[in-house]
Amino acid sequence: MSEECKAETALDILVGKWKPVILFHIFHKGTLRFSELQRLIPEISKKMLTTQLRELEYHDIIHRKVYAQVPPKVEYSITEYGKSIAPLMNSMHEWGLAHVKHLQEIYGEEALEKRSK
Amino acid sequence: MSEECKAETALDILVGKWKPVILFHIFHKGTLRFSELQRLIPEISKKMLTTQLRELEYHDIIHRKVYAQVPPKVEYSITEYGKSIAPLMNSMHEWGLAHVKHLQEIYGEEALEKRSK
DNA sequence: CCGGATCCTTTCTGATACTG
DNA sequence: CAGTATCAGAAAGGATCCGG
Repeated sequence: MSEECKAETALDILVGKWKPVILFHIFHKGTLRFSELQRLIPEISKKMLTTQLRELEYHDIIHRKVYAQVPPKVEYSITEYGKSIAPLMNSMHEWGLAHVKHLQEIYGEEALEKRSK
Repeated sequence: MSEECKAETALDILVGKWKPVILFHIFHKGTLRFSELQRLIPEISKKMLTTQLRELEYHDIIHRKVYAQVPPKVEYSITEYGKSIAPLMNSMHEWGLAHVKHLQEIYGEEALEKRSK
């Protein structure tokens, strides 16, 4: 790998089982608090949310603003640079939609859930 | 998740630590045998290569052609449908390249390897 | 209220040996 | 040659407790 295929780099950043959803919500609402994200994504654990946000922050995709106050308040937003993945996210979204249909055509409606890969 | 963000679907398919490289090679050469892939990607284990290929096959991205002969011969190639991810792969590749540069600008050359995410 | 630190369970990978 | 089977180690994810 390495040289030839930097698609991996992109994937590394988007991967993590929750980053797409997190990004989706932050993109959509502009700015969100930690607790708001928890509410929007009930299935995610605190730990996961924390680590995923940290990774996105490290990659300069989102910005983390801490308000020095009690009770604490932390807001997450897309960075200027972070906006550059929007087109890519959309492309993936589009392709994903089309692919779901394609799988249906091949395997039929039932096999949808199995995800046996 | 689910409804809103089908980017996950796309990610599911491309993710697997080796799929991007595998696809890269198959795209590049058109058709490859199992052993050729092993040689092109020395770090991958047989097991991994097998499972990754099977997943790609399930998703109708690649085709698996078995020759009934001794010694066995199996060739993998991109399906017609599979070609539809090419643009997406390229987009990811492009963005990945740009992102590596961006990270360098932020953290400097040294921090490249750390990948502490 | 936000999220760090720990512990524990589950899933994923890798190495090795074996088969048609 | 192209896998499958098995087993062990690593990594990812979840649950819980704690502190500012």
